[in-house]
Amino acid sequence: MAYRPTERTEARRIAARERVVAAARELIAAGGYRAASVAAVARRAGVATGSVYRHFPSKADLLVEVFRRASQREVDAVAAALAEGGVAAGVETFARRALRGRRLAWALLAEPVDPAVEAERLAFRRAFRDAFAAALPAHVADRELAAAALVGAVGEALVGPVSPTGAGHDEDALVAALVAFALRALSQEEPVPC
Amino acid sequence: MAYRPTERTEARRIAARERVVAAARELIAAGGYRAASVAAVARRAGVATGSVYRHFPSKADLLVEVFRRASQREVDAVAAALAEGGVAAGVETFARRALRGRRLAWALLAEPVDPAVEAERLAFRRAFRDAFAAALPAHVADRELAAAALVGAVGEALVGPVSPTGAGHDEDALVAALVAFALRALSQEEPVPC
DNA sequence: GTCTATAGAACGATAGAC
DNA sequence: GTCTATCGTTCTATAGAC
Repeated sequence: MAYRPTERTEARRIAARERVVAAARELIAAGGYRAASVAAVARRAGVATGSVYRHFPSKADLLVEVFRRASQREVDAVAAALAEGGVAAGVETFARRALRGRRLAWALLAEPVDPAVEAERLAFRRAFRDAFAAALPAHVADRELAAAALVGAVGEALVGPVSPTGAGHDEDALVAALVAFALRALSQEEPVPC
Repeated sequence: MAYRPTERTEARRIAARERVVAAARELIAAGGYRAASVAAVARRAGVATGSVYRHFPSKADLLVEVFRRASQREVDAVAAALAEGGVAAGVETFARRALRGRRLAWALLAEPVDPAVEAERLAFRRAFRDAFAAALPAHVADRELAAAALVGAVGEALVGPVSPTGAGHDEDALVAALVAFALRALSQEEPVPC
């Protein structure tokens, strides 16, 4: 009789795959992409090195999946904050989550990585932009542009503080400055030349 | 007697190297990193494919040099505009140069590329940040943070318009919106919640 | 009995230590 | 510059599910 996967073996396969993804996420959150070698991921997941390739065609594919899931978590959290408390809450949530998990934030925002993952990073920023665009005050004219500028501003301002070489920052002061920057940028005031 | 390079051969070597760099820049400016295969670069530079590796240890090293030079040009132009006309002029120069050379701007700002070049992109953004920080109005408190936010805002807002899949935009309207965004963000107004 | 999934060593390439 | 360690990936034998 030919071999056919059953519910039981399928569940095992999925569980092993999940362990691999979780192990990679944890390693990246602790030490960035450098720490997530295939051997290290396999060891932490409790599978053999070669077995990683039964679940993912390449390491890049694994990283893409890990990146996609982690970034989706961030987008969801920010979108929820935006719906609850508007732009200020969205910016604050974005920044506080990044500062609380600096190493992961660095991996998501700026750490150099395989181009396949970089492409995912573009999608990640687009998702943030769309979330902010939906929450902008009504008077804003080009909402997509303003939302992109906002995401770029917050993201880039955080790159320094979350970078491994970055000095320690006062979290509250940083968040306050970022929120103020965003609210001023979105205000209806006539801009004054400087 | 052992071979020793003369002035003449050294000049030839440098000239050939420059042609390779120029060819790579032109190909990237026309079709992004995809268009800059080593074979295509060599053909355009008028050298043999293998000769590229006489000047650069790897393709990544060549790309890093091209990226560094191209990004330095942009930083210099923006820094000059900042010194001449302040933040508004700096933002306008940044945006207009990007929109005039969209494909190159895309390559510099966002196109997924080898991690070695990504590292250069981080330096590129830091250089922009420092240039803006030096030109901020005196009342701005955390100048480094504000400058980073500004660079992120302008850069990210341009990613859509300069992307190969991006629709056509009204350049003047885009520039005006970006300058206004920046000036409001840097104003002394008390931010109003939204 | 037939076939898959897994483990773990082996391989060529490369990056970092010295 | 040389060398070693480690990387991503592939291969082969085996255990186990059907």
